[in-house]
Amino acid sequence: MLVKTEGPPNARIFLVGEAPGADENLLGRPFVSHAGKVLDSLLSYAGINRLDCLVGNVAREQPPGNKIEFFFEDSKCTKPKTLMLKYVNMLQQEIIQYNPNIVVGLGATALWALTGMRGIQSFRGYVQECTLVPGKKVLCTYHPAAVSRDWSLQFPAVMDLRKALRNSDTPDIPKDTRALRCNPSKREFIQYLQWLTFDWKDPIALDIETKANCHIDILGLAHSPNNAISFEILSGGRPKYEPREELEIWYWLSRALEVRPSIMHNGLFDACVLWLRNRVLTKTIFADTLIGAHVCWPEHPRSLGFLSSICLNVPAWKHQQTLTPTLYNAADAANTYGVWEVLSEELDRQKIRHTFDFEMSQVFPAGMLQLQGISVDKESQNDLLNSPKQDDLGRVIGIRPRLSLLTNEINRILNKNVNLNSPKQLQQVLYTDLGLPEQYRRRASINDPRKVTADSEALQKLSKINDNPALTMILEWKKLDKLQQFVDVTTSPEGKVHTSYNITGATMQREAKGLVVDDENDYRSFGRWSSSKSIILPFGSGNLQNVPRAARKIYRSPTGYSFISADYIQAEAVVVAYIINDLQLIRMFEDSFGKSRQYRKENNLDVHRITASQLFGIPIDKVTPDQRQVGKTLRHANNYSAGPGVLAAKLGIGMKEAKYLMNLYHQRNPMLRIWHQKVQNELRSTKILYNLLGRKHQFTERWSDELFRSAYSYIPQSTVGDLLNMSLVKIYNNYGDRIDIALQLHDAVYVIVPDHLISWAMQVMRECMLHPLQVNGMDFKIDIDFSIGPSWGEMEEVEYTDYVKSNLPVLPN
DNA sequence: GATTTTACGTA
DNA sequence: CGTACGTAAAATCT
Repeated sequence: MLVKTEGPPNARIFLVGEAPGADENLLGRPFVSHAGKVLDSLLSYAGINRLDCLVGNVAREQPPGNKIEFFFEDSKCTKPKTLMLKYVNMLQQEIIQYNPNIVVGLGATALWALTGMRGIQSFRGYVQECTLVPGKKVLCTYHPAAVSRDWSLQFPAVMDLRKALRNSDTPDIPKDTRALRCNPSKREFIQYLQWLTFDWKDPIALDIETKANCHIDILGLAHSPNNAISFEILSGGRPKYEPREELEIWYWLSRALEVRPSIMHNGLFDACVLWLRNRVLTKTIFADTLIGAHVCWPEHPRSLGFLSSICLNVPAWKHQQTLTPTLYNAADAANTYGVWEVLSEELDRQKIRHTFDFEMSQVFPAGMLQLQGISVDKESQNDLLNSPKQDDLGRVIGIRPRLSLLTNEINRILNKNVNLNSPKQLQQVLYTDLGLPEQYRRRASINDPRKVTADSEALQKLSKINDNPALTMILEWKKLDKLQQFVDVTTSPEGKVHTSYNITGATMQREAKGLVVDDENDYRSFGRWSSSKSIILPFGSGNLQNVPRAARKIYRSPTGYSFISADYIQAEAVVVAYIINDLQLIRMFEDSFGKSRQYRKENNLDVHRITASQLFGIPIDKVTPDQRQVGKTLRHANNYSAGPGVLAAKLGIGMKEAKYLMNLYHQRNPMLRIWHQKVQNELRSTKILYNLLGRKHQFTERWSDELFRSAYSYIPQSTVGDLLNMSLVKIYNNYGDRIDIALQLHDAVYVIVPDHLISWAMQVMRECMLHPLQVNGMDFKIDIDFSIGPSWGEMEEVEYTDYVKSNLPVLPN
């Protein structure tokens, strides 16, 4: 059945979808199916009444199998068939006839029909001119069916519709009033920098483009959202100016950045490059739009293109990058300025500027950590990799010789050469050649399909039911092969490795086609830093927060210096105890605060022993090590609402026993379930939670157990993350000249200090780290433990009180 | 050649 | 039915 456009003929907004589905076909009306319901909900969030709009589709009848490709010659939908051309023509006539103020295209097909463009992700959210009916205003966004499939698209779709509503008052296409000046002469550019330095009083936006090895290619500056200038430093990868001339540019840029606060998008990168390559110090990063977006909308994409599409009324420009790089760069700078103005208001509206200021304070320490790097000891590295020495059991120690020995042995037993890194080949060996029972991966949800796996958990299980020696050898090989990746790392000419600490969490940048692009996928980011490969100094294994213990020995402090680590003790457990008001645990944490490990042990001040004693109803000093282990695993599993299957696997017991233990645990600790219920209630209205330091997170997942589990972990995890970062900033700001911060590991900070400063450093670090937290009307602090060692891998626990005798920090000469 | 899947390291 | 993160290699898609 042909589906006609419907709605008031004098409507200001014309909503255009793709093609009718089954329900539409049946009723002869557009958007009446599930996608129609989603559309209604998106419109209502945007403040639009569907009855005020014209609603229709590009294609007027349902394609077989709902496949839009039906209307095209090719699978990429670039060459329309005659039928499709007829429909596009009909749409054109309708737009002319009804003459709405704005046409809103829903989905890729509508975008193509209205503007001739491809790629809804790149061009959604921008007000542009319709090519189908020249002079007509168009804005495209995601199709409701796409939103329904991927809920994370809801936010941009609603923001786009709001923009469409704002633009529906008049048919005028907003004029782009920006003055984007490209390629000024060197003289003009320097005059501009001087003008910024002496005559301009407001912040300036800055953006750099870089070529190979992060050398600055183009420099963009803006002094308002409407005024930007872009200047080329390199041409075809070669300097355009004599060193003396270039120096003049850097000098005046430094002068400008010394007095003008700067606005940047991911300024940590720009500031690091400016300092490393050109010794230009960005003295005041006044505002960072990446950080602003992370604080305002942590769950959403935050590339500059996306933010501009949400916040501004400018045309899409990201596609200009290759052809007109300076224009692109100037637009980057101007739009950064514009986005910041919107974000700044949003920070106040949401009352979360304190979180923004806190994240901004982390920029310099994080940048310093990236540029400084950490030294690799070649001798330890070589030893670990190649040592021919043997251990007590006569096995070679070196990773490489051990690996090749194992490979030979495994191939001999299996009687074929197997690539053990290939899950496919390994499955073939295990389940076909050896005929072992298939093992399945644990599912995220009971509804997910079962999948065969050959991971280490599967191998472990198989090795218990089958005595083929190859199984344990494969396990050892896999472990060692992984370890090798962390030990066999390339270092910089200075013998260092570097990592990029990302304040805004989940990876923002990834290399593709030699360009740095923003990743528009998963955005969770609970406020903890992530660590990834530094694009500026790409040496080492990248992420330094997941280096295995066994590989840490290669990171050694210079002679006369030591590593000190300070880690929060049982940090998440402490937070949970106070939140759920577990009085017994709270008392235990208070009794053990500031006490030595020995004291804690002698007085049974141990979470897991307490759990076991509650569980088995026995006195705390009668708890056996096995019972303590049960207590530990159970607490862990329950804190994050794991299922009995996991517990059964971890403790090596049956499902029935596991269920019994879990029930018993909850009977003895009813507060946990009550708190979980409370979290669910808080989620119900807005899906917003706050951690103990006032960091806000709005969850986007649909109402499900997965959402709950994610939410239960949010408060303790992000509180501890923020706490550690707060401490790290304090250590950097107050003592950064003497204490070299080396690593950030979520709940621990590692520093390198001269040996004679060890006791002083421990004292001031402790002072920086014991920050009070509040919950349920209680004040509390999370205690810290220290370790010291000559390398990251050889740290020994030490007692604070053994090192620090006085109460006042005294700096030795 | 680009993208997705599988696996695995840390807190 | 722990969550959070990043990277490498294989498998798969186009």
